[in-house]
Amino acid sequence: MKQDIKVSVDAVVFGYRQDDGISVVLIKRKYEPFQKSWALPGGLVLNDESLEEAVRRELQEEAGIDVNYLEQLYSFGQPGRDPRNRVVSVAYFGLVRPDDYQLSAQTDAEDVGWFNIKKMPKLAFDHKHILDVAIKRLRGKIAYEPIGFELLDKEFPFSDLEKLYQVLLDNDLDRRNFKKRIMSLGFLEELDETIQRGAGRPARLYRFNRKKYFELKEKGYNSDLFY
Amino acid sequence: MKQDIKVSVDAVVFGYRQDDGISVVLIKRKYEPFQKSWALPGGLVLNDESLEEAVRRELQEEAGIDVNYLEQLYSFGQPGRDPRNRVVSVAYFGLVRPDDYQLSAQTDAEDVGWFNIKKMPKLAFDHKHILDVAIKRLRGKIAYEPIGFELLDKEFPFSDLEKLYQVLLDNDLDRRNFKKRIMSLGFLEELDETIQRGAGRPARLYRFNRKKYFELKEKGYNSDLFY
DNA sequence: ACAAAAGTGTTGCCATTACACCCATGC
DNA sequence: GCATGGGTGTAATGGCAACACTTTTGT
Repeated sequence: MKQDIKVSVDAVVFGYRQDDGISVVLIKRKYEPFQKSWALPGGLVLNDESLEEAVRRELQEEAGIDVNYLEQLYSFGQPGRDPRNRVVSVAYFGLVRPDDYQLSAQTDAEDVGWFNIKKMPKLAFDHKHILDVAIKRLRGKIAYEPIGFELLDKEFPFSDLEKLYQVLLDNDLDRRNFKKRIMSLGFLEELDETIQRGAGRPARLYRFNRKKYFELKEKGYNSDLFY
Repeated sequence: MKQDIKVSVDAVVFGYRQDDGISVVLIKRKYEPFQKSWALPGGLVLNDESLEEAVRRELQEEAGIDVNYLEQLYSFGQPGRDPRNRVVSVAYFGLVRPDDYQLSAQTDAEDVGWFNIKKMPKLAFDHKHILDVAIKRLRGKIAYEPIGFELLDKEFPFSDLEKLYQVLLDNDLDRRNFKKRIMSLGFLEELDETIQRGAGRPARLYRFNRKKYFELKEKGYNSDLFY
C-alpha cells in the first residue's frame, strides 16, 4: 500500500521576563481535533517550503511572531499521535524576547498566549512530551552555548543574566564567580550606560557581542563550558 | 493543493575495528535514482510502524544487521534533496560491533559494505551531509556519554578503549591519566581474565557495567564529563 | 538613615596534568 | 635477549569554589 503520512512542524518558543520566568507560546485550537485545547503552534509543511520556512510561516500566521533563534529539536512520528492521520512532526525550538512582539491569534488559532512553564494547561496531541524535550534541551544548551542572550534585551544589566541562569538551572550561583566566568569568555561588552530599575544602585549595561563570539569560537578559544 | 511529501528514514551505522578505525555501513543502490551509487541504508516509512521500527527494518532488509545502540540524529527536509519527490528523511545514528554481523545485501541493495570514514566514496542524495552531521555527533557524544563501549567487544583490554578514543578525538591522551579518569567513573569492571594479542604482555580484560552506570547516573553522581 | 540592589578580591583546595620506568610474554 | 605492548605513582599547577563588605541610589 502506498505511503500515507503527513509531515508537520511544531514550535516550542521560549520567552523570559523578570517577573514571570520562562514562558512558552501556545495557541488555542479553533478546529477539531482538540478543538479549544491549547497546543504548540505548528501545522502541515507545504510542498515547496523547507522545514524551517514552514515553522517561521506558522509562527507568523498563528501567533504573529518572528523568533530570533531557531533550531531543530527532534522529530516525533509515533503512529497514533494524531487521531486523524499518521503525522510525523518535526519539532523546532525557538527563543524570542517577549516584549518585542504583541502576540496575535490568526487563521487556525482562536487565541494565543504566553504560559509559564511551571503552570501549563493540558496540551493537545503529544505536545506535553514535545515541550518536556524542549525544556530539557534549553537547560542543557544554555550551559554550554550563549543562547541566553536571545532571551534578554539587547542591552541588559548583569543581574538579568544572573537571574535567567538562576531560573533555568535553579541552583544558587555565586554572583562574583558567575561574573568572573562569563566575563572571562570574552564576548560580553561592558557599556558606559547604566539603568535604574526600582530601588537600589543603578546597574551598568552589558551587550552580547555576537561577532566576537564567533571569532573566538572560530579560533577554538572558549568554545564551550558556560556553566 | 494537497500535501505530497514522503517520509523516509536513513541510518548512519558506525563500527570500529582496531585495524581499520571508524567505519560506516553503506549500500550500493540497485535502482534509479543514483543507481549503483553508494548510499546510507534507509527507505520509506510504512504506514503503521514507528520511525525507529522503520530504521531497524531497513537495516535488517538492506544490510542484515541489528544495531545495539540507536538514536535519532536529525531530520532533513530540504525540497529537492530527492530528485523524484519531496522526501523528508529522519536520520538515525547507530553503533554496532562489526564482527557481530556478516553484512548481507538484500532487496534494494546490490551490495553492502563497511567504509572507513576517512575513505568514503561519493554518496547519493545529501547523504554526505548527513554523514558529516553524524560524525560530529559521534565525536561530541563520546566525550560525555559512555557510548564507546557499544563499539567494543563485551570484554576488552583497556588499550582498546584507549585506541578508540585516540582515533575519535585524535589528540594524544596520556595512558595513565586516561585510565584514572575512566576508572574513577565507577562503572568499568576489571575482570580476572587476560587476553593475549600479538606480541607483548597479556592484557587484563574489562567490561562495561551498564547497570551500575544507570544507577550512578540516577543518583546524579558522575552523569557527564567523560573526556 | 535605612532599604534595596550593584559592585568587587583573595584564599584554599582539589582536580587535572605532566612525566618515565618496570613487567610479562613471544620469538 | 630483545622487541612488543601492558601496567603503574607522584609532584606541581591552575582553575574553581567559598566567602562578606562597600557603594550608590530612592524614599
